[in-house]
Amino acid sequence: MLEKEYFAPKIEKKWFDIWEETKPYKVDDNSPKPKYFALSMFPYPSGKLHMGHVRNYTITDVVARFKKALGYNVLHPMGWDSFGLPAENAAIQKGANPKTWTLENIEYMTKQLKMLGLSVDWDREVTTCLPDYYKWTQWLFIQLYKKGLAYKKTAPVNWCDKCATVLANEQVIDGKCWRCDSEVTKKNLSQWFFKITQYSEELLKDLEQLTGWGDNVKTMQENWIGKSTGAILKFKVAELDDVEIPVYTTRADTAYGITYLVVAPEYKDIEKLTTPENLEAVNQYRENAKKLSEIERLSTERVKTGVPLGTHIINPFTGRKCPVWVADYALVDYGTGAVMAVPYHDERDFDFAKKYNLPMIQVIDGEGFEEGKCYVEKGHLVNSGQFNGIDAQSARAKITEFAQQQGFGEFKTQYRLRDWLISRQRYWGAPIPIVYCPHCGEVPVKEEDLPVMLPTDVDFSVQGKSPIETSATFKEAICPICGAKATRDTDTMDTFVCSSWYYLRYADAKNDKECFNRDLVNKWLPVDQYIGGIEHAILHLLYSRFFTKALRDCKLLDFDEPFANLLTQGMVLKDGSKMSKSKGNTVDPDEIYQNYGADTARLFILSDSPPARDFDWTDAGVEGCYKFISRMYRLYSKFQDKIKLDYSFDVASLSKKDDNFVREIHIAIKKVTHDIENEFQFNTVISSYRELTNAIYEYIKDENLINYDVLSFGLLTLLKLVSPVCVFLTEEIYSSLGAKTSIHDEPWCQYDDNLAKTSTITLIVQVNGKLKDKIDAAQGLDNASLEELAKASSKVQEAIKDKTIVKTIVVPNKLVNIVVK
RNA sequence: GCCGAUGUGGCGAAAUUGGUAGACGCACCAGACUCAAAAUCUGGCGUGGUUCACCCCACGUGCCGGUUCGACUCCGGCCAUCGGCACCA
Repeated sequence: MLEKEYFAPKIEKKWFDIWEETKPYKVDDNSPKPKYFALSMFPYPSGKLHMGHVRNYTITDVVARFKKALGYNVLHPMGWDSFGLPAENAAIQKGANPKTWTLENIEYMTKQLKMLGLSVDWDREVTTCLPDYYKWTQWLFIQLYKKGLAYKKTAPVNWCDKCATVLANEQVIDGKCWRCDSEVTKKNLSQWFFKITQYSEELLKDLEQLTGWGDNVKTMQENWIGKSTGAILKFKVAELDDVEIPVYTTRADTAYGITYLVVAPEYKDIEKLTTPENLEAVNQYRENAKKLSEIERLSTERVKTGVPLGTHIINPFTGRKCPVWVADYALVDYGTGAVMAVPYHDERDFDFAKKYNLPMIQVIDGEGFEEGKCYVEKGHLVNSGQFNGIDAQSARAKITEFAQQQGFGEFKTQYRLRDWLISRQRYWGAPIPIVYCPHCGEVPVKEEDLPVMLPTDVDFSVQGKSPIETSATFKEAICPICGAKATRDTDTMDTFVCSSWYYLRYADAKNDKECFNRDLVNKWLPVDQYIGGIEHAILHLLYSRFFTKALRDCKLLDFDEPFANLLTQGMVLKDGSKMSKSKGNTVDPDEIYQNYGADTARLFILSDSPPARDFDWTDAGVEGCYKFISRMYRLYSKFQDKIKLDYSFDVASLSKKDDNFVREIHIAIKKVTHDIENEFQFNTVISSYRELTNAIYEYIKDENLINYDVLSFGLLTLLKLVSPVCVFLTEEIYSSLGAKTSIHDEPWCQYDDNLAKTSTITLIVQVNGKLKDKIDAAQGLDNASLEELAKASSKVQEAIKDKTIVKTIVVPNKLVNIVVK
């Protein structure tokens, strides 16, 4: 029996318990239905859900339920991105054990997620910090190692002092640490990298295939990969026979205008290139450069500085002798670390040359050129020997070809993307499964010996080194090759390694023999719909794409891209500004559950904005949604004895009123179905819920005129349409009406396009494109009749009197426009 | 500087293909019910003009221009906001 008024927490608790018991969302791998993989970006177990989680998982859940009702075999899993620094910081600050802290958070948040009513198959839960998962993270590391895609090298790497660890390039935002926002410095360290740059071109090119991704994300990845095409030009050093300086340039057309060369302070041959009389100044300059933070060094505002090395190169095009300088505006890790300088046609070189009084040669002339000013616009070549007069754009290839023939140049494609640094000097991560043997060097752990377990005898309070190093036994190892005493690597992997493959594990989450079964992964993947925040546009999404391609090349799976469709949801705001703990304007999901119920939260968070846009959470909005839910509930409560689950009626013999009502029901089904399928426009879906509810209230106004079969059709249709959003409410109502099955197992409503159309149309009548009248007319009238109808309108006659009709435009079933002069 | 997204009432927004701009809601206003309030129900709600009122007229989708019988929608040029990249040679 339905009560008179709706009381959410009691009803939701009831169904929570039932679903806990019956596990209605368990997925069958062998179902003959077509598969659909709906995936949310898995959460970090920080302690409590926030509204961003609620929005993310509600969207995915509605998609999953909708697809299930359409007849798909839906995989909708959930897991925990549970390695990472916060657990370790909690250990340091509160003396907690990172594992206990993390698992307690997971337990609490799991309950919160279940209370939200998600249709998740919890038997496939993955938790990245548990050995049954990180064993396979380590195994995958070894596969990449064997493929040559994991390697160790010494390089200047990004270092965050506060987090006491190195960072990947992607984790440095404007020179600051992505996690703690403190300034990043460079350190020369030996670290593990994944060779993501081997896939630069494929990662860029395959963005085209990703038609289900937004342009914003694709552009961000494109910018990050940063492809540019140009040339390598090699310069002989006048004073030295054994050194040559290659430079990378996109402006080979300006080669005749080179007046000096710049190398980065970390340039490999810089010592050879420095003459004794310049040594002291150069060394001092290099020392200073080292001390600068990344932010200072990369600032474009900064005045450029440099010192000459004393040596010179010969420009092979002109024979001109040009000095070599060291300057920190040259970057050691892009191109060759050396730059050719053409002050007349490059603003940076121009500033530098002016400051140090270096010569300039004009080699491009064009519209707007001014003597003594840097010129970077289009033009043709001058002072360039045989190339004079050629358009600068086409001269790039011609000059490079010439250099190639002469043996001092070649075409070169350059990417901004760097290899992914994955070592972390932290405890709470998957240990890198490598040992160092005095005889055999670096050797991967034998696969049958995995996982390399995290030690528990560690001291988290140590400074200046990883807590793992304080373990008494962790470092001790035996060489897998020769059996000698060896040392274990004490670094752990970046948490982004764990999250780069978790979606694959969902296909076969409990497999303890393999990382995942190849057939199962090929069956379920790629993910049909991936949903999460824009903050992962580069980091996680690029790494996952790389992993998929790398694992494909390791013959572990047979597809190229992991996520066919991507929806990046907007932020959740509170009264117009970003929710944050520091502002104290957060909304606690638990409180909403208790006061209004999860259905209200789900309904509201989908209602006001389309998913990709920011959503403004307001107390009045929640209140409004609760009222709407109560309004629906009252309808069913009022008619619960009259609703027929097996209603039937003949469309042909309905009264006009019933006929109109039936049409509105079909329109609602059509609109809801269409709006979910089209970009998941849940805000308009919910508008349709309200319109249908309003239509039902209108229909029941005169109780003597109710056809209860037709009313049942309306109420049961509304119930099913709302069921993906308000999962508890609809289940409660459906079961109270005597249904033996779950509303969530019922198929989606079907609409009849003919019944969704009106028998009459509203003819729009315009004069010179301006609305003059609206006339009710029959469907399907011919153009002449429509024109006649329009001209009969008194409003039209008023508007066209004393004027000449130039022509008349008729759009069948829609509009007549009379053009007059 | 380069690239991408967005711009519609007081607010969130809607508008398959160019064809009634503002659906649906929030807020607000009025009425019904009530001793009263809450809840609920009914109606109104872009701007300006005109009118006792109904009607009616003009204007209105960031700005300027174009195409068209007709433009929120298409084209060209700007402006603003948000986001990404950037001494990347």
